[in-house]
Amino acid sequence: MYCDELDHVQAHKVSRNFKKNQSLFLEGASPRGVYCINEGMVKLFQRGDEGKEQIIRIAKAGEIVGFKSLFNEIPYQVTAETLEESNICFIGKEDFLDMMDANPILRKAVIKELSHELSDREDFITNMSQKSVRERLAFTFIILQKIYVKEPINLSREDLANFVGTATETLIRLLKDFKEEGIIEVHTRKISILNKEKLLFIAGK
Amino acid sequence: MYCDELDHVQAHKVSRNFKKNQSLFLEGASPRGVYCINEGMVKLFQRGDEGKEQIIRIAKAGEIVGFKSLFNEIPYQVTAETLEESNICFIGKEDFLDMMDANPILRKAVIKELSHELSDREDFITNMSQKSVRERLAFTFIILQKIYVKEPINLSREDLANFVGTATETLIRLLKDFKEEGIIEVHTRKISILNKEKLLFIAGK
DNA sequence: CGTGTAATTGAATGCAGTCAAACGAAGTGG
DNA sequence: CCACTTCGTTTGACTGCATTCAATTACACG
Repeated sequence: MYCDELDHVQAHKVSRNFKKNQSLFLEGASPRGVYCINEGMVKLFQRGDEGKEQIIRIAKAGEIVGFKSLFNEIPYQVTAETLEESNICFIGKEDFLDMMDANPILRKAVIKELSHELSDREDFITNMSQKSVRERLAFTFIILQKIYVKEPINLSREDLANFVGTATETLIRLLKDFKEEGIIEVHTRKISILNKEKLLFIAGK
Repeated sequence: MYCDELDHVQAHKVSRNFKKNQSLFLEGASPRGVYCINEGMVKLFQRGDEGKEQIIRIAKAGEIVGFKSLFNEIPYQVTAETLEESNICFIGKEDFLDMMDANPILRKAVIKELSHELSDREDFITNMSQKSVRERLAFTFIILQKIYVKEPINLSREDLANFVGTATETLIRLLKDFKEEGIIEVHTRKISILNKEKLLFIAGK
């Protein structure tokens, strides 16, 4: 689902600039509305028992964040935090729900989005439980390429590790392997994918 | 979401008996409708690369299965299979979608259910990536107790392992530990929980 | 230019997976 | 009714992947 499906409700929008590493909402807080990313990138993550982040999703410009919790009456289970400077607009809960009631197109988009995300998560679970870190990293690069499209992936080693679901040290060792195998190219934080086919092969299925 | 929210559409229902280990639908097939469990229990799982099952959810009497895929235009990504003799009714895709258009209550129930499942999956992911098998088994028992309520859990060792996301042998070793610690009681396939507090403690968070 | 944070490398440990074999239960057919 | 088969369960031994801890190096930012 994309922001532009909400374009006809400009009136309700409140746009705001966020610095890097600022949070939109915190795990445990009560949902007040949805966030639409005009510019920038946002990571959504959960914290495990010892505080380690598990990144669930990375949302980019055009995407909407935080609407799942509108339909639960429960607090956010994830934290949303910008990965870079961003411009994000906010739509209040009541406004959004009213819009959904009035607008069948939006409604269908929401349902479809929820379904897609649900499928993504289920794949994620199976990957997590059955694949090696190496395989998961390959899979993660495939996902990240869809997000970063043509520009190089730009994440800290820690964020990358927290997306793959591994330790930072393990991730770094694997980056080296991939680099030596000619699959990726690394310039400090920026990672470019050189051989997508090989990644798909490693990721399996 | 529960079947009885669909009770007013008895006309559309087609009820049918299923034997144990029969499938309602297969991964890769095209969704034709939703399944409402009157009696019995159903496991939903995905197969990994080497064919190993990852159980995503276990649905019991009263619950609805298979509606997520109605809103994707993509094939099922999971297989649904009965865990015991079951009576299940089927509601065709068109009927169900029409009902949703006409009935705001049903619509809200669907959205809420999707949201809840999404939250469940996200917790699942974080558990998978950050917890030990022992912790996950404890967590799995908490979930299973909510499904089996007062009767003992009744699953094959393999299904249990595939729900926890581990090897059957590892699961068996942990069952022995839990038994020796007085947390559970085991009679062949039937497992009863003796100490829920301890399970919660082990599961963490 | 110094200081803190991120990234990297090394070494050691251990959790959990795999393989192999033995055992048990449930059913099948002679 | 018993031998036989089959499948699920259990136990043992081994291996290795990945984590953790510790130490060092690189880098970004004030």
